[in-house]
Amino acid sequence: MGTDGTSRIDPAIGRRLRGLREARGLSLSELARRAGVGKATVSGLEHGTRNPTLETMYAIAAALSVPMSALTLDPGAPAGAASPVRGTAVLSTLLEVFRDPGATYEMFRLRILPGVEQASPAHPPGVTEHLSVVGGTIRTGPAAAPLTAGPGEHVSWAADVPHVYAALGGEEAHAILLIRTPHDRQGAAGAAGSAGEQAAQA
Amino acid sequence: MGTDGTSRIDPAIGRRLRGLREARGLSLSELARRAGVGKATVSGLEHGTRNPTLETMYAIAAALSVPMSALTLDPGAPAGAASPVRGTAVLSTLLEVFRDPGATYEMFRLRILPGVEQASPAHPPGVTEHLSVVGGTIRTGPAAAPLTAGPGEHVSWAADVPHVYAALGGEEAHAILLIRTPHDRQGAAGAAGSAGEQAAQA
DNA sequence: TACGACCGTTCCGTTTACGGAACGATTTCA
DNA sequence: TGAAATCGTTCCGTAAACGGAACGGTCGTA
Repeated sequence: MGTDGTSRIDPAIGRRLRGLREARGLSLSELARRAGVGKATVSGLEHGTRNPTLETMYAIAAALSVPMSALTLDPGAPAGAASPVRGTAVLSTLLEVFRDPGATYEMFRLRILPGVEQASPAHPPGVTEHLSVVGGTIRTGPAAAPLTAGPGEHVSWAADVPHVYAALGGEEAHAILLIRTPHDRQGAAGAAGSAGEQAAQA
Repeated sequence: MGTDGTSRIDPAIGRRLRGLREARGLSLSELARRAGVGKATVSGLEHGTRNPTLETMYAIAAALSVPMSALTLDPGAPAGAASPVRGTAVLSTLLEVFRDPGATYEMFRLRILPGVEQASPAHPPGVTEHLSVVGGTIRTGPAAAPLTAGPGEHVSWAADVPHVYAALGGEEAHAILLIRTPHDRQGAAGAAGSAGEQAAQA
């Protein structure tokens, strides 16, 4: 964008928009009218030749009665397509980071794919993990002594040893994970998963 | 801003962005640097005086390691349930309590029964709630301006005003709720962080 | 075959989001 | 105590997203 001059927005957004529009039997003109935006805007967007503002996206998403994330293709929407198997068993999304004088908390949403065991190396001493199962069955905890938990159950452990995550029963499992990192040392800030979404750490 | 000259982007986006940035201990300059955008852009965005492009939003969300929906927080869809009924709609289970020099964290599992609206009074200033939906559809947040979120979505708000929880769509909903109560370091209000007990009923 | 209604695309002037630079205010350190 | 670094805000020229208008193409209908 800034320097290269060849910025082009993800063409998948345009394809998805066109799909949603046609699924509703709307013409481009009609969608533009309902959304209160110009036809040129919708056309350019569907062709991926525009970099829309948030306001434009809101207007169009509202006219289509979909959440904006249906257009932006955030992670999270299975929506078929795209092979879900990516070589890592745990797809995590960072929800929040809380930084306090005493500790940093990171709150993740985990999607654990079945049939694979995801190992995680030891964190620094003092780090604890707190996992609450919300769907499926998860075997997790220290690699030496993992525990099995089902929906509604909660597992905590000291994460200064290698630990594992695995979904049992052939089903994908879901969980909320809270990682607490005390600040007794010079804390590395939110260095976790700087690559963006769907980092497979934890 | 098509016809009316008074379009202004939702200021909640700016507040949320600032919150996420500060939670990571990042300066505005540092975030701008990491995201590859101008400081003026981040500043204007946090103040709600700009209508960012999708590209800008992607860059900033990536720099914060959050999905874009963590910043955009779709304004909710129409309410599903008819007229809500009051009652003890929320069954909460306390999973963990973390006490730190800076704040106390309480992690709950919520089961929200359908068709009723559970109101919660204001917590002391500084308390924030962070709710991650794991099943069903939940309408929650400040009573004055609640949001609707579905599975995988995440909502945060300042809990120093009355707030509500309701399950939409006639289904029971599930969520993980994290309540953060900062410890009073200024001594302004004498009641140092002992808000734990009343928070226990969300 | 002419005609009006609508389609999606392209052109164009206006508006505005963009990054860089300059600014004053703090903080850090010699 | 001054110089340097960094903070967040503001100013400004440029690039581009915007809506409206004009365009050619396609479809019913007279």
